[in-house]
Amino acid sequence: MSTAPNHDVFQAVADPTRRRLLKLLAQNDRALHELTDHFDMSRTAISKHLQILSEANLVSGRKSGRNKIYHLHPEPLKEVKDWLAYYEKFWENKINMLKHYVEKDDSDH
Amino acid sequence: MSTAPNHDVFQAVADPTRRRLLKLLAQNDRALHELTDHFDMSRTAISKHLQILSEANLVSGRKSGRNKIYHLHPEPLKEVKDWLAYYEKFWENKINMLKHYVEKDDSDH
DNA sequence: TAAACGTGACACCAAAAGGTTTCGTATTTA
DNA sequence: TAAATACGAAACCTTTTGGTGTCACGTTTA
Repeated sequence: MSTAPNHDVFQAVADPTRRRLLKLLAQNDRALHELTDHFDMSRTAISKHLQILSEANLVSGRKSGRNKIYHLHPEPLKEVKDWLAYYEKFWENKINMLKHYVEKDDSDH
Repeated sequence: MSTAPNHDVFQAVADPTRRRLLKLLAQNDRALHELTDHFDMSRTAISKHLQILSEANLVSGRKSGRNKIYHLHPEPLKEVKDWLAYYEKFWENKINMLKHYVEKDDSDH
């Protein structure tokens, strides 16, 4: 069974609150209540967001006493990066074409 | 006013149907009904997805006779790439550490 | 000109998303 | 031991999302 990935990484990352959570966890592991302090939102709401991130395997949580400490696992983001790579060439071509055009334009004046 | 970006690029890209649309448009411009042929979904649904992509400035549509031809604009994806760059170092570190570990493990046997 | 085609604009709908509050329970702390 | 803390789970609510079908209208085509 494992952690049924009900949510994929694209959807997990689509929400701004969840992106802020990832950024906080990139700095260091934090307990749920610490994370909650950074938002104008209930603990339950933050917990649900972490649940979604967890289903995308972007975070994990371990219990420590009465706290639950969350930890970042950025690896699944590689899927997004790989997906982007396909489109990168398109906008790079456009940038190159623009650069070429500007250079030509400069030399014409 | 311009095209009020009601949807950001992260959300636009979160839906698998919309990602498929982007991929089709990466190959060449296509009319709405051509795009629709690739999906098991109504034309109206596809049109709405294109609307969302359009609000994220990822596609544009021009009218040609009775057709509406859609075109890809991949530039906004750069925002996603920039966002990813921040996390890239994390998983690269992990990959390097793993590689190092494996190499050590190999030499130990 | 009549019929077929491609689209936009609506109205509508079910399910999912993103929140809330409440309550129970384990763990610390005073 | 009593109170405070941190959390999970459940019930609930509103808005958004992702889809449908229908109708009217301009554009082609026969």
